[in-house]
Amino acid sequence: MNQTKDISTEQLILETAEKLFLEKGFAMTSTTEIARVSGCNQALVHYYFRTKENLFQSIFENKFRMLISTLPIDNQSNKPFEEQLASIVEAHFELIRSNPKLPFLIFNELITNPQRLKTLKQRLGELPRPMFLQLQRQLQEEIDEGRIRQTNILDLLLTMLSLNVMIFLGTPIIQNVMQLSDNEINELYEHRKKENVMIILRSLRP
Amino acid sequence: MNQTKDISTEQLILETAEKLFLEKGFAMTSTTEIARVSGCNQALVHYYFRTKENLFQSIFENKFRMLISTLPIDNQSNKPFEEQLASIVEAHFELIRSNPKLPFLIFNELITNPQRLKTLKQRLGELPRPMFLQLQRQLQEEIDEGRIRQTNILDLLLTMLSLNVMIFLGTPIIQNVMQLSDNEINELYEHRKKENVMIILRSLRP
DNA sequence: GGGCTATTTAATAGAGCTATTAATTTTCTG
DNA sequence: CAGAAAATTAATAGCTCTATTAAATAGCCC
Repeated sequence: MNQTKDISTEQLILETAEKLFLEKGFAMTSTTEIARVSGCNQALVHYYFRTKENLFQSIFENKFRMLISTLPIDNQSNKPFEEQLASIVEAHFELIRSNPKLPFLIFNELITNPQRLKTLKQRLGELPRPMFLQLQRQLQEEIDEGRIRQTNILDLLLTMLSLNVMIFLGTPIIQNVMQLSDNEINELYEHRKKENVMIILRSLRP
Repeated sequence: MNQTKDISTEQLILETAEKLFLEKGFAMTSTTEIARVSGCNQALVHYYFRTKENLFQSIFENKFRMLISTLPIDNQSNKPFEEQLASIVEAHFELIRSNPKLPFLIFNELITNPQRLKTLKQRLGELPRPMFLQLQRQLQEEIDEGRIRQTNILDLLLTMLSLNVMIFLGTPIIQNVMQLSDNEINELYEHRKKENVMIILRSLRP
């Protein structure tokens, strides 16, 4: 058994599939195409993953775990809450920036194939709860001391997700309609990152 | 020629297709299924629209025109800018609320099938430019008089879109994960509508 | 090398899909 | 009512897709 080659073929299929799924979604990507782009026989895709659904799940879980493991957790510092929150928002922005097509895939597959919500729920259970709870605790502390307005963490997270995700969801459209170069898109990203932090901080003021 | 029945069959196919496309996307919906759900012969779908792509385009254009025609244009009043803006944001929120799955379809099909961007660009050209320009003019006026901070209309629209769209994109996930009843979801919508208005108004303060 | 396992391939079953065609039924019109 | 036009249907061609199977090949250990 050639360990090197084993891993590389399976990995190659995995990476090719990920790329194609992200580009065109689950339904529009065939195992035939995955094999063609990988440069391997079509039966190999099924040899390693048995079904297309399995292959997708593997990638989905992988990406989700990756997302979770890269979440910002360095909020044990004693910086003021505003600064910590700004760091979190920026880290979240960069996280999505490094996987700009992932939100699309997640929405696409969760909406079109609701049974995948079950898988998602399990994954969400793996979220680093301590970090979440600490953020919630800090938020309450700030509220109690009157430094921010009465609010709750779900609104805060929803606002952050909205602002940080939409710019990447909309990039294909924005770039095409406004004829922006990659450089200009990156400038737009930097601008929106600051903007999003500002919007969120302002939204919390008493 | 039975005018009534003509229209009703074609219309029936159109409506069924719209429902299915919105639910499951373009690729996951077959003309066979559209016919089955419509209760008509599969060849009829092609008789009226020749190709599945044509059918999709018809629906897409239809929806887009509908969206545009329902855009809030009543900004000739002399209410203060903040109130007018609040009305616009709320109207936009309600517009998406009445077509909650449309943003998903738009993103889905524009991202997976980039050639549709061309169609979109044409449709965007049909946007009521006067309304857009007036908003821009008013914004500049407010900036000049120091009532809001230096900003631009694209940021404003992007923020509004982000906040107003994401809650509906995320609804299937939120509802499932948090086990919310339809009533609770509606309460969440009302809450977020106010929240979004507030966030946007605060983001503009000097 | 021989046997063993893992990998890869070609071939194909079986299903579903889009689109077309030709025939049939329905509807309209003079 | 007769004939034309429109709507509807059944049948099917021609693809492509997923998944399986059986055979071929490669790598490894004794």
